[in-house]
Amino acid sequence: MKSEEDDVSIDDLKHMKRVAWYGVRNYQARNYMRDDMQIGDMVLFYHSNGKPSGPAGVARVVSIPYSDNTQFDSSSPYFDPKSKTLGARWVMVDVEFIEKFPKVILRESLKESPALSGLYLWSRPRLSIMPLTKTEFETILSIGRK
DNA sequence: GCCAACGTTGGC
DNA sequence: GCCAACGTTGGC
Repeated sequence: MKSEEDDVSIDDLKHMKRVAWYGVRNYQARNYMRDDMQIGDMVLFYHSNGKPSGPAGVARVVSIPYSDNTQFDSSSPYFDPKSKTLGARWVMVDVEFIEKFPKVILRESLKESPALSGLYLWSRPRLSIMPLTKTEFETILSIGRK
């Protein structure tokens, strides 16, 4: 799951313990949250627009999907005038902090690993939420914990 | 701050 | 349903 470092960073998550993943306004990213996430699923927390950008730590899904009410708030940057209260268009899940890597993993480090050549990160660069295989997740985790 | 990639919108 | 115009993402 990608978050802009300036918006919610891994340190912010660590401090708050648990955050609602508001603001997803892309259908495919939403579908992954809505249809594929289960409570207890592990998450790589990725800093986008970071210095540098890359996986910064680990979180865990701790809620089922529910309505992201920033879509109904006309003062929010995530307001969506086309969304209706019944059958809300945009949903979110809550995630909790698990760990922070000693250093953000560099994208070039990810590229060096043959096991990570199939990451959606390469083929779908603008997708903010993407699935990982168990192997991919564990490979990245082992790089991050070095 | 630039800009390539790409998702969305809306006229037809 | 096509596709041009437009807006956004996100690495650099």
